[in-house]
Amino acid sequence: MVNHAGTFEAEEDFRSLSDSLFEQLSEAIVRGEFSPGAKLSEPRLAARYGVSRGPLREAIRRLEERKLVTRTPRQGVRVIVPSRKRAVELFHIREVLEGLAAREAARHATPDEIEALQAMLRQHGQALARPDAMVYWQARANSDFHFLIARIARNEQLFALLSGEYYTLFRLYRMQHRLVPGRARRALLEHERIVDAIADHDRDLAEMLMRRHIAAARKSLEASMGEEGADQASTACSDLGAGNL
Amino acid sequence: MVNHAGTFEAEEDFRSLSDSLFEQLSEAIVRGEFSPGAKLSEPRLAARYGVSRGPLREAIRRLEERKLVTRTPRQGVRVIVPSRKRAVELFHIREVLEGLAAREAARHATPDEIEALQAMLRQHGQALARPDAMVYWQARANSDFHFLIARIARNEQLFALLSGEYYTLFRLYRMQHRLVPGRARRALLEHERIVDAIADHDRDLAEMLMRRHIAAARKSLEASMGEEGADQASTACSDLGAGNL
DNA sequence: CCGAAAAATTCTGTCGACAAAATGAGAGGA
DNA sequence: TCCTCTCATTTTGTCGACAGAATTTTTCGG
Repeated sequence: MVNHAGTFEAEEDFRSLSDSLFEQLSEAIVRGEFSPGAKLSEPRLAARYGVSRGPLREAIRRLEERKLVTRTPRQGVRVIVPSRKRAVELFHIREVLEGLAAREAARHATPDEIEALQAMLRQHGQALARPDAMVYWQARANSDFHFLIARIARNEQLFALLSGEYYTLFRLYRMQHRLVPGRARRALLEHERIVDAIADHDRDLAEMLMRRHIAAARKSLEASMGEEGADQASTACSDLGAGNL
Repeated sequence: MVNHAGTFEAEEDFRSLSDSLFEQLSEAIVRGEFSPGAKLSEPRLAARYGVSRGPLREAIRRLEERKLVTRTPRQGVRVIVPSRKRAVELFHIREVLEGLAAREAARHATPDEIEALQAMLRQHGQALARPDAMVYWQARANSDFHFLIARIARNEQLFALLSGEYYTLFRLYRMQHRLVPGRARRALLEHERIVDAIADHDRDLAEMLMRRHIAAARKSLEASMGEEGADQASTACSDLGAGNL
């Protein structure tokens, strides 16, 4: 069995409370259940999830290491406040990392893997005709594509980075950005060209196309978050009486 | 703000025990005080550093997140075992990240920063004539250069990645690799060309030169770790009775 | 003498509790 | 009315303790 992180969970998946909390909190942050900048109170969270503060603190330390929360020494942790600046910086990083993934995928892809990529593209093309194409694309298709490329690249460190450690952050910042009309179809075209380059084992081209693909997404996001200033959460964050825990 | 003693209390750097332990353990692992693969027993470490297991576990969770230790569910954590495969993978990642840093540095560098880079190169050139040139180069000069580039790039996420989160890992794997004779002088030449490109604000060239520079280091390391197999620690790790804590 | 089962020990995962500090509320004075 | 000082409450950082599991040691049979 292969979980979403791509690791083989042959050994009985014993998840400690800390692991479970880490996943739940990550998901909750990405899904916006905690508003940006909201304070995470340890006693309340402990009561909320029915656990002690020990495992909770371990989970929070991991969230902090992944930059999903920020911590001020004697003051506690707060959910990260997405900013246009950070989003752009993150996309620049993602651009080169995914470029490397495409390059290494072009280097190592087997015929079977190339076929798998092409099959996925066909499926995505069919899905694009459905009514909920946009939401599906943003939620699943895009992730599937980049996930598979990262796996084919055969670089465990890179795979862990793209599909695990940074994946949540990417999702968090992608949530901000509603897909512009027509972007999905264009993205599929770009995906197809990238797969072509990988099928040809053309490393340089695969990397260049992937970088342009990510750069296009970044520019779309930059335009979307256009004039919202450094921290768009200056309007609604800090403390909303009810929603923060 | 000025306190009653008249000194500026610039957010007095309060470090929790967890933070302190995290730094100490990271340093100890990189410096080889814990042999690769050695088990880290929580009670012994707690006694060793005179702290409780609570903060220690938080520090260990952060070490785990940074891949300095590996954790098996009901079995504890062990120091990572450096392998040729992982080292090569890490250098591929570093290649594109430092390439991005050079690109962004070429984009954003001010005249002052360019002058600082050139001054540092002059200093490194003089240091290269000293008797302990090699060890100095590996210990300081190389880090200084890449550190400064990352700062000039003006990408906080990238800077945190290169000079913080991944820096320890890079050091760990670099420890394995003794600098080959003549490499230092060649590296300095490569550094000079990179700075030239940055001074010219030639983004593409700066990125390309930096990537070649890292790739050269990687190839040198690949040759050095040549035939040592996947896990060179198969000879001496596991448990050496005295040295593990 | 060697191998296997059983007991003892150690260790991980988790919990509740305490002290210092920070936040917030409330009284008092200008 | 508004500011400030004081006090109460919440929260962070830390510690010691317990249950279950894993490891090691001991013991017993072949």
